[in-house]
Amino acid sequence: MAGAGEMMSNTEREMNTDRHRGRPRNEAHDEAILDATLELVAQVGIAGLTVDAVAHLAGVGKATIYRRWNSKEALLLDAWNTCLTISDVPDTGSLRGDMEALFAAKDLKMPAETMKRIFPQLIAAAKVNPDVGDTYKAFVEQRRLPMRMVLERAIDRGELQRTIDLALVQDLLVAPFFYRSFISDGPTDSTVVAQLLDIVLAGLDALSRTPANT
Amino acid sequence: MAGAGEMMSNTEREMNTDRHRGRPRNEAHDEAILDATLELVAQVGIAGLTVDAVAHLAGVGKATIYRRWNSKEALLLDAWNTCLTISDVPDTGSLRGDMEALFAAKDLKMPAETMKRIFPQLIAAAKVNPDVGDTYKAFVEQRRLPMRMVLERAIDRGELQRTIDLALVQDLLVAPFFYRSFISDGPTDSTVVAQLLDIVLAGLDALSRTPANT
Amino acid sequence: MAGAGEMMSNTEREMNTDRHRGRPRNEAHDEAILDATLELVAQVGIAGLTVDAVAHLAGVGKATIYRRWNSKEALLLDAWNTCLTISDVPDTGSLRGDMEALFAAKDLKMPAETMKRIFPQLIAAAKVNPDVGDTYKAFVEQRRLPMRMVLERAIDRGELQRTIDLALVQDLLVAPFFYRSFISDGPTDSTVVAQLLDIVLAGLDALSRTPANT
Amino acid sequence: MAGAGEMMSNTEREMNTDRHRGRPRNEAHDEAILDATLELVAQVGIAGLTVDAVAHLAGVGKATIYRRWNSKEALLLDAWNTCLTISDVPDTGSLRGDMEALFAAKDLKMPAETMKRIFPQLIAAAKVNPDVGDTYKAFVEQRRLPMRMVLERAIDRGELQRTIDLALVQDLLVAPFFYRSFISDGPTDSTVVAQLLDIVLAGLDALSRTPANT
DNA sequence: CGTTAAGCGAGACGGTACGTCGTGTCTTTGT
DNA sequence: ACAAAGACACGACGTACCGTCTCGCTTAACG
Repeated sequence: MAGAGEMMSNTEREMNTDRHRGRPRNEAHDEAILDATLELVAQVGIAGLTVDAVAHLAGVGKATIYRRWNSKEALLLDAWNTCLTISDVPDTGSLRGDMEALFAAKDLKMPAETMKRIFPQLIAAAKVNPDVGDTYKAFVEQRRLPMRMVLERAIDRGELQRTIDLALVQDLLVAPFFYRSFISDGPTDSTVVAQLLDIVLAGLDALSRTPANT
Repeated sequence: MAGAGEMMSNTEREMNTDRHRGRPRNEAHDEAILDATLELVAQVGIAGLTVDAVAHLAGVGKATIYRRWNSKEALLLDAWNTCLTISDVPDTGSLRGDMEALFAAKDLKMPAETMKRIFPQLIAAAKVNPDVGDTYKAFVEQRRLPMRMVLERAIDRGELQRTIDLALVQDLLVAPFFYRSFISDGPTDSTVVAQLLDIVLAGLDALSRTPANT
Repeated sequence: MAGAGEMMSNTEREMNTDRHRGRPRNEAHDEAILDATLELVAQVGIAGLTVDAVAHLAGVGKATIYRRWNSKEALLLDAWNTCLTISDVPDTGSLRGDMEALFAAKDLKMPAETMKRIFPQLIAAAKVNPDVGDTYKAFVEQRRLPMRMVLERAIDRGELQRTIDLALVQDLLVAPFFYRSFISDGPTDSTVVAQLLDIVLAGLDALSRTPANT
Repeated sequence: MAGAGEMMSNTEREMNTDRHRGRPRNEAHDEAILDATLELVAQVGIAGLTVDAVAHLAGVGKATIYRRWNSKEALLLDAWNTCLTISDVPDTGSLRGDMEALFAAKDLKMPAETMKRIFPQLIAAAKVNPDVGDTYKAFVEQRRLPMRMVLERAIDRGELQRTIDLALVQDLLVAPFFYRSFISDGPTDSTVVAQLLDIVLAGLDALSRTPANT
């Protein structure tokens, strides 16, 4: 039907400087559509999401959506991308302080409860649709970066051994929160953060004193 | 809406001892339908799954499916439930040994790769559909039981403090595997199990020696 | 699928004198089923008629119906047949007297209003289903016989010319009642019968006095 | 249920002059659907009629049918309405001439054989469904109008007595044709028309000469 | 400053799947 | 064996959504 590059993201399209003839697109609609999409995904899930509902909630026509994204999946993909906000990397002087700052950071565009509903839909879609999978991987990678930097700085400070498996430590610290958010709905407040840090940091410290026997 | 006992699983129904009048349901169909469902989910994914296709592959009528499950989601849910096999609770004499036995247990009916695709679909559906959510909770609860018993036995043995937050410890041990399976696709082999146990058990041991200062 | 004679009516079956083994059929059910069928046809029409509803109204199982009739059409056919009652052929000594006696005869099993609803269903079905059509033709033929005998006797008496088109005369006398019963819902009382006989008999009489110029 | 204007016929809808927004309906589809409906009703009867078959034969989607008519019955009703063509009222100068002209008029859209199959279905449906019944009554009323005007003109001319029961005379002339068309499949050609007029007109003439003794 | 190309809301369109219901058959248990 | 109950394969029902396609506007940029 059409050549490659048919489907470009909004950011890419904005780069396009050659002026079109005719009425220009209303850029405000893009955000309205994406917001409506996320809102509805949180409410009814990806399976229950209908383009008609998105169009109605965003106050636009269905064709206006399909003019911008050529499938429901492409729309979802772009919508999920907007959930990502770059969080600052804190530097409190200690690993523990940095960690608490990271966990305390509110770096999500949507309310936490909404994210708890949206994120599993994204994970599920990523397992089935390769395109969504790619976007998902980039999303996760970017989200993990700040904590990785914090951990590397802790190594530089000497708080952690240089031989440590950084990815495992990060998963050990992060996974319980994902687990409780998405799988068991357990508590994830600051008390839990403190207990978690107690155990893991104590464990790492204890292991650094004994000869590596792994 | 979710009337009590409205939707009972097959195992529950078999318990029903009061004999029904009329032709009994062909129990063989239950398995045929569930197998066809899992087969098709693996082939075409959740989105591409149609009840008609399940009926055709299982060699039954569509009504026969809806007589047993009142929605496609309920069917998927039960299909997923068949993935669960009750794992024995090991008793090797030590917490570490029990843990390694638990993680080594191959208690899934489906290949791991298939489960990695199916499980996120279940989680996503659970966030959106209350009925699925209930079954999901029961599913998770049952899966968590063996490890909880192992941990409680460790307390009895004196390997863990009686004041410990058992749920948190369990999440700490389990979450990284869920995380790597469903979120980051990281390794989950026995080496990782060993490292994980090293850190967490060392941390718990270290904390038990110091007065609680949290 | 099966040989001829597969479908025998109840009346035929009753002739069967060889005693069956096992529990004999409850003959009372036949009537209950046929009555329920006619009742429902009058209420919801042939299109809205369901065998389940007949079974429920008759207080029998669906299989009990299919054991006696092998299709919904066969059941309807037999039900309609029970509407027919052989009416005596009156002999009052004059054509007019015989006619008035015929029209006055209440020879229908069901109330007239019910018949007005049932009969059109039968006609409609006869146009579409050849089997129903055959039964319908026999039904009509039998119903027409008494009046035909009355008319022939009138010819013998010399009240009507022997060259007359008997079928046309009969249609001329009968049709208006069918028309008003099934098509226009007009009156069909004894006054109308008298007026009708006045016109038609006077017309036939007048034509018999003039040389046939048709 | 039968809300006013809820279900308006096509002719009514065309009157609506306020321009709709959105893509207008393809008017050609209306006729294609109605034609397909009549065709199929004639072939398989009202009971065997399926909306899918209509959609397929008309070359449209099922939703396109349900967008116009909210049930299979409503569709049938409108389809039957299209069978009606307003016939001109002839004026040949004599009652007999007018009558022969009326009976000779080919004012039906469909072939006679098709109508003979369709009409009984309509009658049957009218007995059961009040909505269909109303349309049916209007249909019949409109069809009867031309002959009524012819008869009234005959009264003005003095060919018929002013005291005559007009409805009865009309039924007497019309009913035999309905009867033979729908009930007994007898002949309805011009010879029959002549014989019928001979008898009835002679009868009316004879009665007008004698004092009313009914 | 009018032409013109595109955007826009609305909604019709052919398809496809949904979940329900009825048919005619089959299979149990109860009598 | 018959009867009531109800499971079964099949297929039509009427609804909903997809992605596409007109409609009759509106809105800039170009000529």
